[in-house]
Amino acid sequence: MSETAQAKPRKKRLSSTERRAEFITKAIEFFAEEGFESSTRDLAKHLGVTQPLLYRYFPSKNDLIKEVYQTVYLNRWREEWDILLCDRERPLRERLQTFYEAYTDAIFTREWMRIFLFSGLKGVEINRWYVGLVNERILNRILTEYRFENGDSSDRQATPEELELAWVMHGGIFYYGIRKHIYESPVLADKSRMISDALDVFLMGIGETGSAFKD
Amino acid sequence: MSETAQAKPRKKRLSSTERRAEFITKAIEFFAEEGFESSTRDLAKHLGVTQPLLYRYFPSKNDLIKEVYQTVYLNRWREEWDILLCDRERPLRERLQTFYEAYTDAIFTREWMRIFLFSGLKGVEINRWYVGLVNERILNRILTEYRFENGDSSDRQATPEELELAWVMHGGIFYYGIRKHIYESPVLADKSRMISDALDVFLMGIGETGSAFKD
DNA sequence: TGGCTTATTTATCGATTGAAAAATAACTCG
DNA sequence: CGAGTTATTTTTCAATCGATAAATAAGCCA
Repeated sequence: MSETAQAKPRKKRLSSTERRAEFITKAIEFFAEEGFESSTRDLAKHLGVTQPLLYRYFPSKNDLIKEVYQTVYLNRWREEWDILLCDRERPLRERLQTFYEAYTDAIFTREWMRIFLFSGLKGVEINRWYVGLVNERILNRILTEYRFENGDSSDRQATPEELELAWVMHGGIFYYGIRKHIYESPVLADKSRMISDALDVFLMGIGETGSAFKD
Repeated sequence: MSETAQAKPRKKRLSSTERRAEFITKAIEFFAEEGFESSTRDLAKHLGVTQPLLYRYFPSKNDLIKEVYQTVYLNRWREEWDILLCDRERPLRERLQTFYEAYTDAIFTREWMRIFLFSGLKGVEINRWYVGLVNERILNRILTEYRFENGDSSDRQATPEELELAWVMHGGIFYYGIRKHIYESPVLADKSRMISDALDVFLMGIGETGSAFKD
């Protein structure tokens, strides 16, 4: 107080590439919390720089948002999962457990969940891209593998009813992430246990009831 | 074109109460599409009136939004559902089918779904209110009724694991609404069939596997 | 050290925001 | 018809928005 305190914090100059990367990383945090409609000034405050500096690195707010999307969504999918899900050396039940634990580790983060729903409500094409990914790379594979493991060697496509039922299982697991990161509601701490029970019920359920596959 | 067309549309004067009700109804449509960050001018345009007129009926934009919340969320829950779920004259499976068809009829609308997620992301208290409602009035009841119907007459509470499994079932059904109205992705047209299969799998699954209730 | 580059800030613009005040016009009732 | 009430519009304001231009200062290399 009595000292002539230098109020101004020292200004570090970062290299162009460092700064850019830092902006995107922190913009993800910021937009995940405040939504994409928040101002570039508040974003700059969160970054500890002035607002016009953003425009040295991104031509417009929308371009920055696009980079945020890309960084958040890109490369979340591990190519090993493609192999894992189709690896008939291992029992399907075990494959699914391993997959869903890894998959939910990847997407059950506050940033991913919130940005996914923010962008979904804004009508970005991410909706259909995600649905397509889940359909092709997860659910249809699960149904194919299930038929194979249970002796149905026909190459038939999954029926819409079967696919829907797989969606209910997948959605139930996904909804755990929504409850935790969007609703911020307490959930069962043991995520692996939740997945295990969900898979048990799904596999037992479609095995024991004819309903799911009736006409 | 050649006629001296009266560009100005006639201005009807509505009574105070009529106008207010109309504003809220159309504000629900508008905010459900555009989000709550959209301007009051655009809202007024959608209403066919001038922007300052809004401020005769609502002291601020936030007050209007609150009324939108109330109108959308209030009285969606039918008291008859409380009775239905606990009606031990009917088999549980049948009760659940009837309930979920009616419940999803009530909330699987574009307005409800989108406003629910918009407000949820904004950190309104609706999150916890909804989770509490589902916990108390739906899931815990289902688990109690299930135990009763299967001869477990103890008055014990549901374990966290059991509750979580019920959440997965409920979330799976709820996710159908998200896919349809948020992702705008094609879903199985037969909603009753989706519910039926989801319930079959859930009830068969927890009946046939010990996993859900192990430990 | 001195000159050059460039990251960063200061200052500012026009458009849009929520909101208030004043002016107008439609309706009611005598 | 005519005065009073009130729903609605016109006008306007201060704050904030995304974005640009000019000024400044930190770092680099001779």
